[in-house]
Amino acid sequence: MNQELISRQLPSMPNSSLPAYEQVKAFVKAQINNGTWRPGDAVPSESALQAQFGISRMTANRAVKELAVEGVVIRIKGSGTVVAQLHRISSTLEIRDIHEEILERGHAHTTQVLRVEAVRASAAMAKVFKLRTGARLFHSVLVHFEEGVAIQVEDRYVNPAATPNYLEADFTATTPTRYLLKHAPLTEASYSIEATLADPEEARCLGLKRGEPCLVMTRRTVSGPHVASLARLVYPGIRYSFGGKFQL
Amino acid sequence: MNQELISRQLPSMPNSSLPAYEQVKAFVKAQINNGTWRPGDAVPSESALQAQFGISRMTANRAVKELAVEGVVIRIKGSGTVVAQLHRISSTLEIRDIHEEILERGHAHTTQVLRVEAVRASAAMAKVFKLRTGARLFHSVLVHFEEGVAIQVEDRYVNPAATPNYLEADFTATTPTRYLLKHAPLTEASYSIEATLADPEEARCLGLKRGEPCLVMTRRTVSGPHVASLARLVYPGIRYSFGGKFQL
DNA sequence: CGAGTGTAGTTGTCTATACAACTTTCAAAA
DNA sequence: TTTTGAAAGTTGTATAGACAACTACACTCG
Repeated sequence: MNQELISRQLPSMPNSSLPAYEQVKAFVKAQINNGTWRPGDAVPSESALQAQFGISRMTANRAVKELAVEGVVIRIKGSGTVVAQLHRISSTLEIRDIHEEILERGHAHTTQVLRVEAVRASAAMAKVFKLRTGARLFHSVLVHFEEGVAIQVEDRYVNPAATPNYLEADFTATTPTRYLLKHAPLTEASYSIEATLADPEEARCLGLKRGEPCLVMTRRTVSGPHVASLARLVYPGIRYSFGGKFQL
Repeated sequence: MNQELISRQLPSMPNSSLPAYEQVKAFVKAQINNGTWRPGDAVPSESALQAQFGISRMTANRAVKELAVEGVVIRIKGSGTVVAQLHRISSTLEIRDIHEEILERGHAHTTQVLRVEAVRASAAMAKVFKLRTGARLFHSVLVHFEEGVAIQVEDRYVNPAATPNYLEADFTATTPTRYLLKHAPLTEASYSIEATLADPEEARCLGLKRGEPCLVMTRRTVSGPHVASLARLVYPGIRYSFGGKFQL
């Protein structure tokens, strides 16, 4: 350790200006991409990469560790690293505030508030919120429009324990999603997506004929100790789709 | 540095046997979770965490960096780290081989092969595959059954350049997904999910009445230089849903 | 021949240090 | 008052070394 002052940050080839660990990642991905290394094949050990690229082990470690996080390789402690079987691709599905989503498309977002009220929990609702049957819940029903066209019916139940002043909110100025995120920061969320037929009222709100298919996302959010909200988001099937992408 | 041999790995409190960086991560998450730190608030700098926990800066760096990857915090170079606005939750939607998915539920998977053939690309297909109109494509249509109940119609076009022997495969023994992953390792994939009505043939295959809603996943895969496959996966809406979960 | 043991190889964690790159702030100069 | 510039603070990258934990394999001993 003595020439550290003259040759730091220039391992051997100052080739591409990319960080060294990115170059190693790119190398490994390229070998997988062009078929040289196939799923199940061994990836060089950290010390091998260290020698090959003239880098420190920690840098090789960073490169391979990040590839493991991305799901490109699998690391087995004490054994080695292998190229992952990409049988399971995991892509990301973003759950977002519909207001921002519409604005990002450069469109105007308007809201029609159909109902904002306090109700008594049915047995099913009580179970979801972990409350007793008949407990007080807030309930709101809104329709969201993109450039004047109905795009989502938002039917939502909210736990008063998480956001006591929910009924006072002005949902023409802010969305329930945004209000909840502000007043009951999120710690957990789960969702499911299914296809159903619009029920008569929802169909009317969305301007659909009876029998038209809809995408329904049911989303449950938890904030600290409370189940904060259960939302049923209904999209017209003919005007909406969820999408995602994965890239090696 | 001289007492390194006597007190390594025991920062100050050998409390929980968890790695030090995990303890720091847990601490930060707890502060966010219980509302002490709210979205937009500053997270202690690496050197502050270093002092607070009696660890090295690299360990603090690892903890905060991983939280940034997880989307819990946002780091701004030269400025600092803040608690993320969780407006955009990104959960993972797994795209998996249906065979494995069914087996994992402890059920039996059977397949009915309706069509395996070579066809000429329509203009639309040619565009997707980046080939000329009329180019040779492979086409397969299968129905997947879970415990004897139809659960998916798989209508798939495949690029012969990526898997020349696709037509010879025995799809009662392996799935197209599995075959493609083996012969044309994946480098990119994109999908979209929408709700539609089953078309008459698909409805018949799935044992649905006309007019019943379906979840349709359209998946496009790329392998190296080729667009390898375009699949239309139709699920009966009443028997299937996609789901996911996010946790801080 | 089988069972246990030891060793080399590999990944996981942690430290101490260094420099680069960027932001923010504040004070001095124009 | 405005601009410039320096300093302090923060994150990003990289290194060299150490020990821990685990695996795989070959070898020895009964």
